[in-house]
Amino acid sequence: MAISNSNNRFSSKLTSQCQNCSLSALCLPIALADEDVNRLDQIIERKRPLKKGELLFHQGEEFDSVFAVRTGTLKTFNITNSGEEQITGFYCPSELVGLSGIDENHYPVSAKALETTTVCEIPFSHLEQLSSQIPSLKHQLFRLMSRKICDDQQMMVLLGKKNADEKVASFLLNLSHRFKKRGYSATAFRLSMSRGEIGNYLGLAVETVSRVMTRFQKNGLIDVDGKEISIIDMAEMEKLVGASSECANIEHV
Amino acid sequence: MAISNSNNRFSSKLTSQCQNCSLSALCLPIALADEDVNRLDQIIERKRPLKKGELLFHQGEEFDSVFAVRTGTLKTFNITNSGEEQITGFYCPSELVGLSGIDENHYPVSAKALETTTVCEIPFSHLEQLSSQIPSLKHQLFRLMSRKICDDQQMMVLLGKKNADEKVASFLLNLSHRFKKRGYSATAFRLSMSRGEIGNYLGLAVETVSRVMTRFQKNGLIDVDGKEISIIDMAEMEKLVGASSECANIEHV
DNA sequence: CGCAAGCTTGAATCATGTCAAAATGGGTGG
DNA sequence: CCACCCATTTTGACATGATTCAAGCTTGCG
Repeated sequence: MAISNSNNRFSSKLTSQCQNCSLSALCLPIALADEDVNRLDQIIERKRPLKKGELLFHQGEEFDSVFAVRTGTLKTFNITNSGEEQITGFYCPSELVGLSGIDENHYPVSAKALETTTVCEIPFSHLEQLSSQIPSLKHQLFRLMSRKICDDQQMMVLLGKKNADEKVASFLLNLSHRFKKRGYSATAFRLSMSRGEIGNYLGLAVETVSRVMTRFQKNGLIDVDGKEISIIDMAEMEKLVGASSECANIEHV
Repeated sequence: MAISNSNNRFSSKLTSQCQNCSLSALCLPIALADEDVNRLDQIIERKRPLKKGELLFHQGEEFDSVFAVRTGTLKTFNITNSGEEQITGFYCPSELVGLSGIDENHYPVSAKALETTTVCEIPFSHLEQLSSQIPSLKHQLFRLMSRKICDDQQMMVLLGKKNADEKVASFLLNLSHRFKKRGYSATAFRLSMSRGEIGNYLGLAVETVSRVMTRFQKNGLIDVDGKEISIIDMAEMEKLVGASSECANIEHV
């Protein structure tokens, strides 16, 4: 939903074009009737691009929209009482961010651009109304939220049970799957986040992330060149992760 | 919703009585019109009690219902590829379990009774239909799922960033809040799960959980007598946890 | 070109896991 | 009601993976 390739990025609602968007099948993966897609289009707003480091919304701010990432990458995080940042997720194109704000009507996290990033804004009250009229849309929303719950629980398993090697391998394969899903290479991609952010997210020290990656490279599992990653031995990587049955086709939404 | 105090536990739909249930305000905390509550009642089924160790549903099974815990406690877990159990949540009365099954139409986890437990079964397809007719019910469902996402992310922070002391303290205070919410003592309660299950859930060894609790007791933070817990120094416990701003009124749903 | 931020590497420390064994407790059958 | 047994919990000693601290290196940006 909501993701459009329209050249006119700053356009008003009138130019929304979910139909022409290569990502629309992902951000709300349903076969909506043309008419319904149009209705969706009407409520979407494309926003001006965020520059690296800019906030899309911040912790505590009133919730009113969810956002579909069109290009670029976001991270969500919250600031703990001790003042440190805790990253809770990374969001790639076609993924929805902001769903955790529905409950309390405030975003419980901040969302920041890791690079130049464009998003489609979807006012949630409109989306909710529309979902009453389009049952498949409502079902899709439930599914998206359910998947998020599922993914987060996989993340809990990772954080609670896995060692540093398994964490880093899981992280890289998770990204790989998400790139593949959008039609990009599953074996060569660019990390938009720093080592520090990876460590923060995985519950590891920066140094540990760096060491693990270096070792992976020495052992011929991956090739690392700064932020460019190539997965050389996919089978071995998957063995490390231990293809965790359910919720396997992980994608953060 | 769905939780009824009806004495006739094995009753058919006809005897459902969400209206009389002391938990109904919690399991779907909305002010539904009487008429609407009745419609909800119609789709709820009370199930026979589960004995300790019995499964409510198991990993991979087809999803068709969510369940509200009426009495007792459940745990959800999945079996990792290496064959070990990973607990992903504990569910107390008034809490909903099964939401993660919506996405793939299969439960990604198993749910097992930790003690004798009764639940209300809510067929999801009916609930979804009904939510089309009752907007506030639909909104409530979105909120519940959003809260679950929020809670799980807090859990991710706990697993990724906290040390053993903070994990155990967070766990105990989380339970405390949940008991309090249902009108029970926030300072004295009984753990329905074993030390092993706590450790599994928190990403700690059994021995560590035991040691931390013993130390907490020595330091006058809590009183431990087997499964009976009293929180003596609530302020100090909260300091340990570091009252984490948003999503603070944690309750697993 | 130069500086700051990010990344890598090494060495030392520490928290938590592992292993082993004793203590406790709950449940069952005599 | 007691005695036994098995599971759970506790405690101690030790091993180890990951963090921390410190220093050097690389990279990208002004």
